[in-house]
Amino acid sequence: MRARIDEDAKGRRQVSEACLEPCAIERGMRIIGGKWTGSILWHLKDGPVRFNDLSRMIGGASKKMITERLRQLEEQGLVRRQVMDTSPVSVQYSVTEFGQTALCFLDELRKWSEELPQELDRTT
Amino acid sequence: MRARIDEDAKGRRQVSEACLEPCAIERGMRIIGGKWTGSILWHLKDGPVRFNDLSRMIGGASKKMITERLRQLEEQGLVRRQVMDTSPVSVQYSVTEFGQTALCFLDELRKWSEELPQELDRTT
DNA sequence: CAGAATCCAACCGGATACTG
DNA sequence: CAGTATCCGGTTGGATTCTG
Repeated sequence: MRARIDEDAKGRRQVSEACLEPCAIERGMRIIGGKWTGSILWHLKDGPVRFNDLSRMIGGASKKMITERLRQLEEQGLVRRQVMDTSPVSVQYSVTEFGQTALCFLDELRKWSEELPQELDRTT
Repeated sequence: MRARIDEDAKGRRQVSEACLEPCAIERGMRIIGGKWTGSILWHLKDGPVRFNDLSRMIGGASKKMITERLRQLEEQGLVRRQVMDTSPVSVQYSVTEFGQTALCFLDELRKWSEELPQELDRTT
């Protein structure tokens, strides 16, 4: 399928693929493309992780960010939050079944990213 | 591989996977996760597209944004810019060979996004 | 056609301090 | 431990106008 830029009988250009409601790619990106969102999901992939551990795993992110993103992921049903009744209290985060479905392309992304030339690293 | 939260001989918790330099996922996201970046790349995948056509395809984005992201993608070597010597001047954008390597991931993302429940659509 | 320039409000996100 | 609250500077990105 080409990008569908056609010309009509009179040679006028037409773009038939206009998507005023953002296309799938964009909608998806707004869910897992936020700052730290992908990393969080990725670090939860092997099983439940506690808040502070997660926070340590993702060195660059502040607790505020981790919390904010976790809440968002929870609301969207990608992540599950479980409070363990211990003392001091412990909270575990894990990926839901729905969240799992995102992991396959995150893995694609990871593979791609690992091949990136260093000069692209804008680690501002 | 589990998330590698271990306990040492004395039972102290250790997180061995700390990544102070952001992990691959995050680095990748900062390249193709920007607003409109994915969409742009995606709409170029079937061949060269002219600036205004691209702009029309991605309804929600302003020209300013399109330009900005295209410059960025060009600088990173994902997109090629070619000025056609016509009058009025016409400019074509296309995906470079390097850019192509990102498309498989974007396709995975697209497939995932198309299955998303509508209630997640925060089309703010 | 393909942008560049300017303005400006809104949001983002880091730092820091505090809490049950 | 697992957050919440507040402050605040920097960036983002939309709207609009102008140009070769």
